[in-house]
Amino acid sequence: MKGDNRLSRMLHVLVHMAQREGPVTSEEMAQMLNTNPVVVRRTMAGLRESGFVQAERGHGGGWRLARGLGDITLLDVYRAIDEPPLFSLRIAEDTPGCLVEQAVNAALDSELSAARERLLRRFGEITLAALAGDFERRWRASSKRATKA
Amino acid sequence: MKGDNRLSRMLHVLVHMAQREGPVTSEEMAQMLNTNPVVVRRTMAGLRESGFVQAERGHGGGWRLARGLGDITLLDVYRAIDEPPLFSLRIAEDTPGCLVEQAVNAALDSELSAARERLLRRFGEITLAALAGDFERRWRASSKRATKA
DNA sequence: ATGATTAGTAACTTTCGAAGTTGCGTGAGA
DNA sequence: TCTCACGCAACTTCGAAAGTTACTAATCAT
Repeated sequence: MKGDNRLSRMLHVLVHMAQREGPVTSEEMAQMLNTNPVVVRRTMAGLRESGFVQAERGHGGGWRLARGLGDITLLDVYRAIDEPPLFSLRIAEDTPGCLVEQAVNAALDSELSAARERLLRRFGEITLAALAGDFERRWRASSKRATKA
Repeated sequence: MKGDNRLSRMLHVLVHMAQREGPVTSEEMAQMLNTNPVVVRRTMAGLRESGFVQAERGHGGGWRLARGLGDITLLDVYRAIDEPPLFSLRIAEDTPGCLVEQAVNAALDSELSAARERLLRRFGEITLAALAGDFERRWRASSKRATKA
């Protein structure tokens, strides 16, 4: 499976938005994500509809956070981008009447559902403020190294 | 992401194999999985190389279990099919030098790794015998209904 | 032997969703 | 009114699993 970058990318730009004074344009975000502004707007649309960011058009426009980083969790972002599938593993329904298949699928479904639930609970406990805090630790560490040299 | 049926399908055919006397051909498995014998052989190849099944060619040939269902766990099967990615979520590496990206990715990676570890540990605790047991419960339940009627 | 059967495998096509791209419309400020 | 920036539809590209075709290599029945 090829994978889905959207959650990772949205978290990235949201933390960047908090580091800046004014609004951030899709063009700037596209550079951060090494992609195209349309891709950014498409994915950000969900965050806008969920009220985590606001967009303004025209001169001086762009995107702003509508809530503090401490008020947004990874779970919020995951939901805002429409809860894409978490797992690559898919449960086959090749022979729906087969009781063996049903038994196998029940077991897999039970484990995957439990794993999903645990993971999303953790996502709900992690705010973007925590990510920003980690970023600042990394930043201080790297500027210390730079100052020494 | 489109998903990956291989684990689910392999579990399905392995439990079927234990329900039968002689070997099972790829053609028969393909019918169980509603697919093509080549797809079956391709995926079963990993199980053969890992020693969970044996294949014989020619008349009366086909596939046999090389170990009891109680000796094979979901984790064994997952490993035998080459440990495909568990998650659809991918961690973006769009701007490798960016400390914000690094902080986001570290958090995601940590959660996904923990979730993977927990899930695989559970897989290691579930034998195919347990799946077969559940199948038999379902079978008895359905034949009881059939007898009543 | 020889013919039928079944696995092994390479090479190619199909499928499906995320990502990327193009083009045009809309609103807002200089 | 010109430019900037988002909104959005429609199309193309990309990647991996699944599916298909075609052939080879064993093995057994006759």
